[in-house]
Amino acid sequence: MSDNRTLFKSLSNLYEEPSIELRRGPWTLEEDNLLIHYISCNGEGRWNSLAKCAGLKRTGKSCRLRWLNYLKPDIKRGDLTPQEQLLILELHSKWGNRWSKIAECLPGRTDNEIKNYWRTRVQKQARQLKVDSNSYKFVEAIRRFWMPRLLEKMEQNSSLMFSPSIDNQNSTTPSTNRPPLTSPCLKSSNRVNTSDLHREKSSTNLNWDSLDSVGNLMLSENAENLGIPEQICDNIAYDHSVQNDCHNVDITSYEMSAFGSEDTSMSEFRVSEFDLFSEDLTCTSWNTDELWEFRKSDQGFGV
DNA sequence: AACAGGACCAACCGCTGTAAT
DNA sequence: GATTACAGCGGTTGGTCCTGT
Repeated sequence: MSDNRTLFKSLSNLYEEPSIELRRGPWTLEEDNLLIHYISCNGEGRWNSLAKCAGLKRTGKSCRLRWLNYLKPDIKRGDLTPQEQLLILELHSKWGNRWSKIAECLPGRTDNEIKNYWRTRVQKQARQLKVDSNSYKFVEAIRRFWMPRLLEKMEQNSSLMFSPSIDNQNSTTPSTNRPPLTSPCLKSSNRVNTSDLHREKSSTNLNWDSLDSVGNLMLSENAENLGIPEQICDNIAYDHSVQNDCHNVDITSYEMSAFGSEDTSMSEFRVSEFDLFSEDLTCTSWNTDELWEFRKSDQGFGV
């Protein structure tokens, strides 16, 4: 039925009179400006008519994608933080390729970005391990090796959070080949120490569930709808610092207990015995030889 | 310096769900 | 209820950059 519908659409497209030539491919600065200006004046939505009214020779679909994935002001740029990577790994193990749903839990990140991350980084690891990225073995490998290392990285980061020199350098690294960004929200996030967050939370009586007055995700509030395990939310704190009109959300605490793993001895797998990763965890890479040894022994996967 | 292969990521495509008519 | 238009999702592609030889 749907095939027929698609076929009909395709056929009818053949007989459409050639109206304006629609542009495809990379967006120009001029097009971006047109789109930004139009949306700032008229709001988003009704993408097909928006494209026409804005004077863009693009499909509505293309405009929507450009806006949502690139131009929208609250989009967060730069490398995914270890916290975000951890969240992606966990949520993917829970929801699979529900990219938009996963993206809802990562404020400022787009489904496209998360999908790209998964395909380029995570699936690469699966390929190196010669396992299916959806297999139980791979999920276990992630839980036992990748996640603990990300947690370590996060701990390291949190100990450096109040070091101004590092904070300025370390936060979201500008991605290559991106044009200069104009949004105030694209500045690097300002991280704070978890314990300070909790201290502030208790001392200020802040309702953390309603911190979204600036339009950022309220994870704990949405948790039920999203199906996020409660304990995950309990272990995630946000930095809602406001600086120079820039509202940041930063997950600053994410404890392993939140993963619902019955694994009581995660620490056993921490680094020293099976140091399977390169130093730089933002571009994590398995030491395949070692992992192969481990894989052959089959101990680590509990299979 | 030149080239090849890989990695990254923006953009496109096909499909489905849904609201409007 | 049928049809149409649109929004949104996930998969895929292709151009550009990076890295190793």
